[in-house]
Amino acid sequence: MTPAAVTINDVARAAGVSKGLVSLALNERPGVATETRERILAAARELGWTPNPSARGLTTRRAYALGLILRRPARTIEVDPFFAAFIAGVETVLAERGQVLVLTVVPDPEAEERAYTRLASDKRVDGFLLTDLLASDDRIGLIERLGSQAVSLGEPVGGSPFPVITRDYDAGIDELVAHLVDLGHRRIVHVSGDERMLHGLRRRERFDSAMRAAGLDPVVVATDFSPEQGAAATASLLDAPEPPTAIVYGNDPMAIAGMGVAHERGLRLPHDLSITGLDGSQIGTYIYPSLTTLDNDPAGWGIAAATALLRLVEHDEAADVDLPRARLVVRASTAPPAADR
Amino acid sequence: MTPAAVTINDVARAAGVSKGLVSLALNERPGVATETRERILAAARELGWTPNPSARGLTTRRAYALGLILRRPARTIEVDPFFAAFIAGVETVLAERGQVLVLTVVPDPEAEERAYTRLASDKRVDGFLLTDLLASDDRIGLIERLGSQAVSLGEPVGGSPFPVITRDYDAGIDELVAHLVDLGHRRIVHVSGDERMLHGLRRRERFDSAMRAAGLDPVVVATDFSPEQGAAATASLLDAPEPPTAIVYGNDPMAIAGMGVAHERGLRLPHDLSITGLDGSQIGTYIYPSLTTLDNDPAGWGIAAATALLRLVEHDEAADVDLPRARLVVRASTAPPAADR
DNA sequence: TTGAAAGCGTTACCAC
DNA sequence: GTGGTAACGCTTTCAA
Repeated sequence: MTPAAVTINDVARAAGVSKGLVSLALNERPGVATETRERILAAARELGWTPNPSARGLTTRRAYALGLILRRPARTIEVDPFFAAFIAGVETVLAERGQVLVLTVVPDPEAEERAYTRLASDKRVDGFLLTDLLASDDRIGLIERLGSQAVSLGEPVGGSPFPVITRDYDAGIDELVAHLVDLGHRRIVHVSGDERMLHGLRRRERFDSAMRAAGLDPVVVATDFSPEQGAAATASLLDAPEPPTAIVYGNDPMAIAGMGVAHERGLRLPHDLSITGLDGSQIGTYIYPSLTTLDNDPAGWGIAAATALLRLVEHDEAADVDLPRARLVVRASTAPPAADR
Repeated sequence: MTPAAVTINDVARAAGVSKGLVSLALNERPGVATETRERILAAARELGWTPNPSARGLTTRRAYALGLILRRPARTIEVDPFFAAFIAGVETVLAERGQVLVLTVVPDPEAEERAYTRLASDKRVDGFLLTDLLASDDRIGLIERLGSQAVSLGEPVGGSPFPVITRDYDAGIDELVAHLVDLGHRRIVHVSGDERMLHGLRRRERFDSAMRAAGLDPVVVATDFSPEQGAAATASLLDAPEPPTAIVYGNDPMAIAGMGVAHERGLRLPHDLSITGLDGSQIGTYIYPSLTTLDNDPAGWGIAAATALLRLVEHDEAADVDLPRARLVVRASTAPPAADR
């Protein structure tokens, strides 16, 4: 029932050589006569042989797999739209190299540490894709201690021995704030995400400086990136004596939840309140009014991160990558403020 | 730099036995004196040894991993809210057994077949979690031919040699339709998902019969589950001479997009139009009006599926599971139809 | 350039 | 009940 399960020995026999030679040929090592190599590769192709990663890993000490560990409180289990496309991007580079992604979702920091430890010490992955970087993140040190490798999305505060993938998001935020100011907004509030997370903090800081540059006073309400807290923040902002005329949310799900609150109070969007997300999402195109946001190209992050990590793992080359700047996507949720407010 | 990398030999030496005995003790096999076993386990614990899955898999022919392959057109890359929680559910059972999830996202059927083939023949996974079952699904046969195993979410049309996880969703749909009928709706339309997918088809069929049972004429518009097509279907429905007073969408993202279209046309929800999703999502709670839907407990599916698959792989026991029926979640997006329409 | 053999960490078989 | 030893599929080293 189980199909042939062809091994290196079958190939060696078919090509009339020793299995050692097959290995050399497959891995493009020197020391194999061109003609012999061709014969071996032909036999391998014919038999449909691909090396068994477990056996291979036993000697090479490679897992031919990368790890992604996502920490989500059970409550926020509905993952950010960022990750689906990010993973798809990672996949495109892994698939063509015969490697694989090991995905783990954990509820809390303890489980997270166990997950990193287990994946690394069982040699189940060759390295980790570090996302949702914290301002103070123990994972860098942990991974070093475990003798594994990584790349991080964003630049860790204390520096990192591992490659860093970055994108100029700051310029996008400047552009976004300028867009709102140009429309005539003055009371612009940022409902930021979790500021213990580096990207949350960066966005908030840049919002601050962009506002100050425009001669405006930055007001920020911090949340945890969940739609729930996005909604709560919106409610209290709208209850204030001088409510904002525009709100910049730390991600699209919060912006959508914020719109819900605004609608509920009978505000006409975007005239009574302009709203923007950050990070882009497909659903943002289809809600009403469609959401102005900053595109973040998650697939691009995935491709860059996987490529850099593989390069580190396979060739021990550590190269940082800076992705093209984020693009402002103006849709229907931003407009000049109503005159009467 | 790389930490100790303790092997079975270290444990054997520490416990003063042969490595064969260590293996027996660890795997709870008979033939080890109780006292000896304790000594071995103590030594293993002390040294922090866990068996290397690659080495282990070489002889046991197990990967100690399960595979999940998601096919998404690049356009729809933003995965259904179902999957995050589903994966988290799978994780909870895998983690405590020292196993792992290999996740692959592919863009088209060809890449999908390659992915199954590669994961199976490289022995990278011991079985697959089959989601998004098609009415005519080649994957069952493919996996059989590959000599691998699987469980499916939903019952394949031609039957399946593998365990099947089901949930009584039909009763939920009956309840949902009854809810709308009780509110006074007569022109109820179902914007169904991809009817080549089994769950899409099932839901549509049950909608039909529930409507007929209520003496109403079922009207259905089929889509591909994407918010884009959900929006398009809504637009054409609202343009009709006798627009529906209630729309049941095949999933929450489509319902949200449908709401966008309705808002855009100035309809007051839910009075001018009642809307429901299916499958539940966190964001549905926070949009306006909050979305009536059928909860599907994705984490429950994940737990059941992983448990059943592991049981099949490890003990060769195939047991189907029928999960508790889906629960109607009534929120603010459904109300009696306005008198004037 | 090639073949033979050792070794990777584990399990499984088979004498003792 | 216990402990060598072969075997798993592959890479790598060493001779030839």
